[in-house]
Amino acid sequence: MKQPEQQNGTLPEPTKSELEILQVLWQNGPSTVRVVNDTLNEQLREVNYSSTLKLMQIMLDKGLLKRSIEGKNHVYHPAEHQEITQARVIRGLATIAFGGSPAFLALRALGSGDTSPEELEQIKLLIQQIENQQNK
Amino acid sequence: MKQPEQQNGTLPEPTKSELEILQVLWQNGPSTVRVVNDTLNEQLREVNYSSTLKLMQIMLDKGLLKRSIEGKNHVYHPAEHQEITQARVIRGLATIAFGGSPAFLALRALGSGDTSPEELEQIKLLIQQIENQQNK
DNA sequence: TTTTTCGTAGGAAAAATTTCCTACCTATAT
DNA sequence: ATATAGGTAGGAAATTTTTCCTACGAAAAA
Repeated sequence: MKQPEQQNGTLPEPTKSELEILQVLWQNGPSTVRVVNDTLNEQLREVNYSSTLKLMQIMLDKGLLKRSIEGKNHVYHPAEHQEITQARVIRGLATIAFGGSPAFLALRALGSGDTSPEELEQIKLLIQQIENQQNK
Repeated sequence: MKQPEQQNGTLPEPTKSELEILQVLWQNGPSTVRVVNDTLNEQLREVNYSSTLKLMQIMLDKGLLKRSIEGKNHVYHPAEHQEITQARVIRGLATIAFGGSPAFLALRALGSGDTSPEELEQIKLLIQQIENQQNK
């Protein structure tokens, strides 16, 4: 394996498969490849163990993941906080498909699914906060 | 070129470059390859004319675009409405990176950018509508 | 008429992403 | 001690996505 990390400070936007893996790590916390792979197979789709391993090694290389040794196994965790990565992904998508506007993307996301009352409350709360920020 | 259209009824999720093209068509309305390409170069990034042409032909093939002949030129337009395509893309992203929840994706989108007061109003309005729907 | 310009089509190549085979190492079970 | 199970590493292949070169045809300019 080559040197872990990227030249410039910013991490690259994860690919789709990489996002799937990050999602598992966000959900489960630091995990072994085995656990990530099992979770993917249960929750998302069939993937071969060595594919997941390979991908996680690549992500380590890119600096998207970090790992530590626990006994004989490697335990991986995201290098960045979930919010940061998700925000980057959203900005990317907004740029190419929502005229650059995350707000418009949000609008579409709300309109396009079954949003539960609880989720709506959460969003209203967030809007409150943003408005308070703006009126300062 | 092969037969335009897909076997099963649903269109595939557009790739990133394909989304860029759709975005231009949504913005400008039905357009020639030339116009799409120029717009991409102005607004997004440098792309070669024949790359854009090729991509649009592929999209025609996949059924993502349709076209008509205007004089000697081909004029392309999205096969599907913007909302539908955007919703599909959002569901895809939500599945792989937001625990399957478009609402959580929306939350993150709002939190992760500079959302203008006007946009907030629009979103509050939409929330109102959804709540009315739910309380029926 | 000849040349230039602007368009489409097709194919191939390049690049990026994803998958999986094989080797090898170590702990555990037989 | 030997076999088995489960792990990592590396490489290569397969697939998908993106780019671009070349040929060809028709309109417009010279």
